[in-house]
Amino acid sequence: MAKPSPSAQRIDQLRQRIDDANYRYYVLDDPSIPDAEFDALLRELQSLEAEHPELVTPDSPTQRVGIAPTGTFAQVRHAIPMLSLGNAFTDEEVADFERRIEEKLGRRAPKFSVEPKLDGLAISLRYEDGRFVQGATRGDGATGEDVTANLRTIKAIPLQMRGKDWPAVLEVRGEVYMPLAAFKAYNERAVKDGGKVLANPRNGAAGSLRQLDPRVTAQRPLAFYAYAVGIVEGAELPPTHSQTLAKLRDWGFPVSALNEVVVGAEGLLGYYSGIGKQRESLPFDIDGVVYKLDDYEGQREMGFVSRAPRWAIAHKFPAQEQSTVLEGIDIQIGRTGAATPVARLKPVQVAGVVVTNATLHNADQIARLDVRIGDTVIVRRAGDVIPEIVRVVPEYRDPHAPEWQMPTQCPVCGSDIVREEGEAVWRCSGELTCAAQRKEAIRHFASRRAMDIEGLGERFIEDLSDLDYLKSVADHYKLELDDLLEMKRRADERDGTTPETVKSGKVATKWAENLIAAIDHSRTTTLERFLYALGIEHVGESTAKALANWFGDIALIRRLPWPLFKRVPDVGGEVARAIGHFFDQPGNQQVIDDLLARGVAITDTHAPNPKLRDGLDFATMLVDLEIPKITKIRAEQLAVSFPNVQALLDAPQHNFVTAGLPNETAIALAQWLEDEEHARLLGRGGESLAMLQSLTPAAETAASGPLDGQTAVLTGTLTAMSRDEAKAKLEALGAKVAGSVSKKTSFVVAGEAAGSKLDKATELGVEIWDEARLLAFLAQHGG
DNA sequence: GATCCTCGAGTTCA
DNA sequence: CTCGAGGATC
Repeated sequence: MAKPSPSAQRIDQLRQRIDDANYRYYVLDDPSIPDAEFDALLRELQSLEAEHPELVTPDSPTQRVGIAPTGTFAQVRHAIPMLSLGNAFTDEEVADFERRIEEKLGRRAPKFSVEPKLDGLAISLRYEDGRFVQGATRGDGATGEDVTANLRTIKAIPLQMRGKDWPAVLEVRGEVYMPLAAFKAYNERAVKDGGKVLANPRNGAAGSLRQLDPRVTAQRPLAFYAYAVGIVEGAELPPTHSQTLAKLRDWGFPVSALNEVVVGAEGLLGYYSGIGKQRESLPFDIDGVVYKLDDYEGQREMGFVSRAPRWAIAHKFPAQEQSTVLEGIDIQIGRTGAATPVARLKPVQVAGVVVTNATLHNADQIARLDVRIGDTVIVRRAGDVIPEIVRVVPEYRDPHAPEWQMPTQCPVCGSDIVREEGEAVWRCSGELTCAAQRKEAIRHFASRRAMDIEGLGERFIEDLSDLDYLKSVADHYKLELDDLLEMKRRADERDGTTPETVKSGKVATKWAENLIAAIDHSRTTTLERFLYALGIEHVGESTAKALANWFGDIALIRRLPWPLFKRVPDVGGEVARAIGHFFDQPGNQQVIDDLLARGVAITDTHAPNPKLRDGLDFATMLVDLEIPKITKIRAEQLAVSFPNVQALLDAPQHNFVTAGLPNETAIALAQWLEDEEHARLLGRGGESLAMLQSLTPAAETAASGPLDGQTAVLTGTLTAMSRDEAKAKLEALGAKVAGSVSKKTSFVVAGEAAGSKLDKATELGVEIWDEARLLAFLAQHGG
């Protein structure tokens, strides 16, 4: 045998140095040389091997990427099946797991080897004489696919084991995953190059391994952690799992640095919460942690149930994002007729609950996401509460799936679904002829913050409305016990259900008595609730409250011409017109008459706030009327010559010019006045104006509280009182309680589990009160 | 006309 | 909680 040539020596040396560098980088996580130097070594090796093809060996670092793409993947039987693990989601389930082991083994506080559960792909690697010979996916656990060529491209997987004391045959198992940074970088590049974007790191890893061409896999930034062994021949392993992992590490396999050995159930739960806290900052996705009884003797004794070991369990985090299938899109019709598309999903666990529906907000949102029925979608619970669709997974799209279209007819009443120019929402045009809108109106009327009819839930509303007992919201107050019982009988008959009266033998009337009592109780109410309950467009709680405070009397409000609503702060043209429009409809006036006639009593009627007079004169009213071309200046000019409604109506057009108006303005005004509607509106405006101006200015209620002029925001859960109570108490002290934090916010009261609003407050440097401080403040000021 | 703030409306599940 | 849009303000 000839002495090795200088080239052969250099080749050996290069391979050694490259392998060492890889080991330091992937296993010890302690890079020894800069990337550039590493690349230089690899290039030198490549060129030497090109000069001496006879010296190329299969385990050379240059041979990670094979050449020939294979047609399909061969099947590989796992001699020892790759098991699945049982799952635990709660502390109790973990405690049960630990207790079963204690009981069966008759030992207290056993030791566990614990590790993060990576969200990747389980694989098996076979080494013969220290050389990587075959790799396979887990498949169904018994049989997987031979993906050796692809696995060879993953630099964290050694082609040659290190050291010397390895078994003749060793099967190493672990997880192939895609680090988050690599995933992000890959996708950014893919977007730029117009390439295929990966849905998430897990899919990225799985998809990459199933590439037929290893050159493609080599471009994907995959990594690997070992966590178990399969077949071992020709050597003994240490007696515990943790020692085996240490051994694997010596042999050149990456093992997670987060692995630990803990004792007893307490140790397990402590590890779980510790990893949970780090989860966000880890460089890879994990979906939980895995607990394994550390000693092999104990493992053997525990054995298996069906296909899962009884000595190991996966403790899963509640998943925050999940993929599922969009089975359909339903249309829901709201109180205002808004047609909201709702996603019907294949049920899936997200953050601890099973989600089956998710709002899609509106048609624009669907177009933006480009979701189609049958798509695989990623679902998340926004703010950990409300499920939403984050995006679709384009890979799983049926290429023939049509784009989704908003239906043109209401699914409930068949009326056209239309969209106002420039608006995002589509609405059913059926108004109160639409059963869905009627029901929603009733539901709103009866709701807690409106008339607060306790016990009038979805079910009753449905039946009462369908069977025509409630044609308008005023009909609540003519319902009698017999009506309810009759309604129930007809509903049972219709549904074919056996009435409880038959089963029990006596007439069940308690529920009906309760409901009648609740309706009766709701008769006594406040103006603010009453206005809110009417369901006027754009009038929510706070506008209803403002209207009640400023005008004080439903008798006044219901006949006020719309421009006067603009006197109320935060009410502009749009809202004022909506209020006026509501009261202009005879049907609505009839409902109010009925309500009052049937005993609804508003207890806090009072005189209008004299401040309404401030700055209110005939000229400002003319401006508020929004007459074309009538600006503040023109209105003031007009008011000089025509100080009241009658004078204006009697005046011939040319008099407007004499009054100082430009010709065109005068024509516009005259044309406006010709419309009878306008003239009537002006007339009513004059009356109301006179009425308001005759108000006796009340002594300035020098209101005060210690929180005058301050704006508070409540967030999180308070323990001593409800949010509503806290709001009422703060308002009683003069504060305004708003819903969102801005730089105008004076202070934020943060209860338990405060979320984004607290973050925002911190960001803006807004003062933050905890509950104790709130309570102390309230106590001090007699709250 | 742009910008900031607030309100209204719609929503899920146990 | 989030989105869209109305109102106020400069």
